[in-house]
Amino acid sequence: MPAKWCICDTLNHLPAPYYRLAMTAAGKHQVSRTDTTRRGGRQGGRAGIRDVAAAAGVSITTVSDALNGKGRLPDATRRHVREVAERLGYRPSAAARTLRTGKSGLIGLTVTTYGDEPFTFTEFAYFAEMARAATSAALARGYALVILPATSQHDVWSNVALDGTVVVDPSDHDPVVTELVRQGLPVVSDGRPAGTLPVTAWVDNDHEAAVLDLLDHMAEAGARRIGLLTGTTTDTYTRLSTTAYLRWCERVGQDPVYESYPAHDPCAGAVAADRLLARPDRPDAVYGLFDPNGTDLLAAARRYGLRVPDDLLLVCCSESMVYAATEPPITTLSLKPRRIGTAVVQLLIDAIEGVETDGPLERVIPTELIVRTSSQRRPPRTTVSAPRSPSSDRP
Amino acid sequence: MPAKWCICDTLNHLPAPYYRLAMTAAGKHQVSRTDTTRRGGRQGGRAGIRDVAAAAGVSITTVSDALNGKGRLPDATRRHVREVAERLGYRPSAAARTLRTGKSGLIGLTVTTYGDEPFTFTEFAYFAEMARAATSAALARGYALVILPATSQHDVWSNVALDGTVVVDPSDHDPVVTELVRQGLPVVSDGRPAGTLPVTAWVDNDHEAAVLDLLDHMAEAGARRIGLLTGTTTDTYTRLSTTAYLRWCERVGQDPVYESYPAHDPCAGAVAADRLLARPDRPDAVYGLFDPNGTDLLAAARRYGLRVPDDLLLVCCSESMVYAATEPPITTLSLKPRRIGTAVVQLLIDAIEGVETDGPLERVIPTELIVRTSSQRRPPRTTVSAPRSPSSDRP
DNA sequence: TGATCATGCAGAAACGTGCCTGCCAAGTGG
DNA sequence: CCACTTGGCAGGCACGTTTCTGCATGATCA
Repeated sequence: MPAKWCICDTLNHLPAPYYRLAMTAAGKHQVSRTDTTRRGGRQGGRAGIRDVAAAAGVSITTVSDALNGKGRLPDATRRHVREVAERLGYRPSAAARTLRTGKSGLIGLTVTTYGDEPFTFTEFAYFAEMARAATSAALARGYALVILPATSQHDVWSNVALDGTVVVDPSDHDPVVTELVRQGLPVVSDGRPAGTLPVTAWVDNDHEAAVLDLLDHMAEAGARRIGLLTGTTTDTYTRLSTTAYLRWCERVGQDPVYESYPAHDPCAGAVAADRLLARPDRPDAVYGLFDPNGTDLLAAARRYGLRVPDDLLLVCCSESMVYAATEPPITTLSLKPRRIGTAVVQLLIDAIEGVETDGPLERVIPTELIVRTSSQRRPPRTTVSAPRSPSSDRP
Repeated sequence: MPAKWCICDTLNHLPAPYYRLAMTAAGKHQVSRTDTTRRGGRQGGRAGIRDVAAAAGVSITTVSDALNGKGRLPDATRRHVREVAERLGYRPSAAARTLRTGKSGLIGLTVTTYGDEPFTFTEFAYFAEMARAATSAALARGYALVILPATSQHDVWSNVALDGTVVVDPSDHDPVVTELVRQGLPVVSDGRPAGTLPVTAWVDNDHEAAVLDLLDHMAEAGARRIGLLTGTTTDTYTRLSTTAYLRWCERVGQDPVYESYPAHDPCAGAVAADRLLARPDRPDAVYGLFDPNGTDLLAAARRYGLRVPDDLLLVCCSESMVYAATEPPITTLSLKPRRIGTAVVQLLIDAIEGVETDGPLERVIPTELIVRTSSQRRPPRTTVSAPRSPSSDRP
């Protein structure tokens, strides 16, 4: 007889405690159900809220109230129920709770996919750092992150109940974003949305100011002709940074010198770096927009016999610590992905839980230029006389 | 009159089509419900399966069968229902489906946490690569990954309905793993489980063989005394690699020369590399167990005026591409995290969907030694005569 | 012609919670 | 003594699916 408690006509043969259990656990409306076969049949093994109610001799409502801290219950009952639940190893069903409350505690994090399989996951340390901070911030507030592809893999998106989504660098009229907004879910983007994308909020750096500042820094260090290593991709970061470079060139009256390559190709960067330094109008300083550009440019400089920073100033945008240990150490621009990931998640959870804010909420995170040897010339007083042979300027 | 269909006593006043809708959509058991206020009251705005059934003039069952490709339906009905569902923008509720079917399509991925906040997310490129491959493999089979902390943050774990979990390098008697197994969920670990941890399956490299092979490679390249840069952590990878090193030393009759440091401290690695090269019994070859050790050792070698590979052979375990572009390029041992991430997810989903396998299933992924300049001495035939001054050998 | 069978669908029972409603008893003021 | 509050709990509906069961209807066959 595996059934701990039953209700059939043998009820009055049971001793008093069992009788009470049966009375409180199963109301008259449940008599028609075959409770014995369901629970008694050892199905799944997980204890439900009904089992807790039966074991504690109270109703389902009381168990729910006791565990969730609601209702009007004396502390004695509350403790008793909690203890019984603990003893049975009761875990509330997340699916049932989600269905009932409408909140799942899950927030999506889109990863952009190049081509079919791969993701910009570790391509650049930026995303890894950002995702790490986002995960941490979400967990601190009781949410978990779900990694989802930015493509409209429809089945996967609709198979998971999300409370909101973080999108990384959404494209112009992102179908995923519009679909999510249509469903009434808040969407916060890393990177300001292009066009009229209806995001709830967004977080970004001031990329133009960062590039202008950085170019000024290199010019101050003695750069005469600054080159750019950029991407063929059309995302906002690349676009804003490149136009800022072109604006700066126009302002100081320098001809733009840049090479662009598909940023998702791990090998194309080194080739483009080579192209840039092989040009007849070779720059004497280069800013690389993407993470691996620093090492690529350094290797290319060695191949051409250029000393860094004496013959070539180098700055790249990266979050990687390796640039502190290269020879020489390379100046990097940090976009502060941790702060961005944290801010994005905070804004999203605020939108999920909090009041409706009118209009998109924006937050700009300051960048940080970590100045190392590669962008610092020897003290300029030596440059005043004749350090770089003028013959190289007029051949 | 916002209600598209109603059931009250005005039913027989409706024209024929509406009558059919009302009849098929709402059975007699639903008359007592206030359907009009629920759906008609514009609540949430999302269309449910009932709305689709009503709009298509069929029953809920037919809608479910038509959309899921089950049941015996003529293609005409199937197409009609699909079209109506599309027109209404119907998306099935993931929570309800999960509750009913017991499968959520979500699998957990644990990230180990050092201290409070941070995770081993980008600490070493290994995890990022592995997580990327795991995400990709999961999505290809219709699952999504949920990032969860390895600590027993109890609320977060029980608030998400998982079908299974991937654990990375579980500790000896991991409470999370035992809890998950107790709930009947499959658990697959990256890294062979220590002790009697009851995982469903595991994937790992043959770390001992890899280290022995690698040390042989260095000895073959002329190393007389090989040092080790290792960690104070007690995880399986560190333990197996270190004992393999010690066994190798014993076999070839060399005194072990190693320094260990807390691997989660981003600065301690450089300090330990310095310590290792400052020892009186300075090694002429070093293997670094962790990702950043290569650049740290290279920087330390420069500080001590040691040329690589002439005075010091270097190998480190890393997945980073930067070691192809350093000066000189550094030989790395790759643990093939992509293959591991893919294998782990495949095994897990097989366990979720497939038949029960008896006993833990194990899969060993081969490692790859990417030989670069840092572990190759000049061609040995030159060494036969007198390329390196013999004075350095007998001072 | 009646029995059998495949077809095309509708009814309704779950899945496990949360919470609204409401009943009963005990105290409390008039 | 009665209305009235208040504490302490039980009943039961609803969340939105999936799926088992079963009822018609026409076709086929003995």
